[in-house]
Amino acid sequence: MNSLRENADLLRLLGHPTRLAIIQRLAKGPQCVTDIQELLDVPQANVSQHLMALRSRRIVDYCEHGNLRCYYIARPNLAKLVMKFLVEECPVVERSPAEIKRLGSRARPVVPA
Amino acid sequence: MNSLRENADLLRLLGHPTRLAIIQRLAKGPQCVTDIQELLDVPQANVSQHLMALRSRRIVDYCEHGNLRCYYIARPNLAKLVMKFLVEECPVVERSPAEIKRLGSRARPVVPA
DNA sequence: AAGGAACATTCTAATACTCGAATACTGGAA
DNA sequence: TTCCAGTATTCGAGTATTAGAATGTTCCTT
Repeated sequence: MNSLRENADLLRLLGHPTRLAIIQRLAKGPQCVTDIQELLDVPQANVSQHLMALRSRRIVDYCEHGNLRCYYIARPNLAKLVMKFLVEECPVVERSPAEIKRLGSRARPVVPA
Repeated sequence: MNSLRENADLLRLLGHPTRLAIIQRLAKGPQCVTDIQELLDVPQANVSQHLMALRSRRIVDYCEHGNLRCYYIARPNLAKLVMKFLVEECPVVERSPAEIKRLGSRARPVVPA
């Protein structure tokens, strides 16, 4: 059970198209930096920056293999949630004013001094 | 099926502690601004700003009732995902270097000109 | 009408984020 | 050794986000 602050930080970290694309890719299996870079068509340094950001929260991690760094998803549950988020339909549901009115009136009834 | 860009924007929008707290509250039922403000102990103007941000993506909406504005979750599926995210445990899963190595070597085998 | 409660809007300063450019580091092949 | 592929780091400028202060609007009550 994390604080809202921590969860918010995590969501904000996830909220970048390149980082989402990286997660999407790594969800299919480990991959080295150059391959990620070519897949996303983003400069290598920038990929590294985003990988560092993702690593800072342990969303991804890597293994060294020669001079390759094979990145992989370090928190599968989190990646799964993200994938679900990417796919999920979240349509707007209209609610009748009457229904809202019934539930949502002022809680504190103007307490005098 | 939205673009990564749109999804990233949405995640970034969700990635703020006050906005998460608002969503958390509204997930329990509609509520007017002053009640939200008192619950969160955040200045009213700031609450309004965050509500406006959430409304810009139709995450919340409101009904007018006198001079009250009863805000409510406009996309229940989305709110449900957010709540799940707040609760979910996403532990780091260690992977053996051998396992990663097996899967993650270089895809392009250095094609010469 | 007049006043106040409820809420929104605008502006601003501070802070945070992002990217590109340049450069550094490292291991393996030659 | 030397060189190169693969990757990381640092820095700076441009941009976006945020909170607070101040003020505006609207509706209700009296």
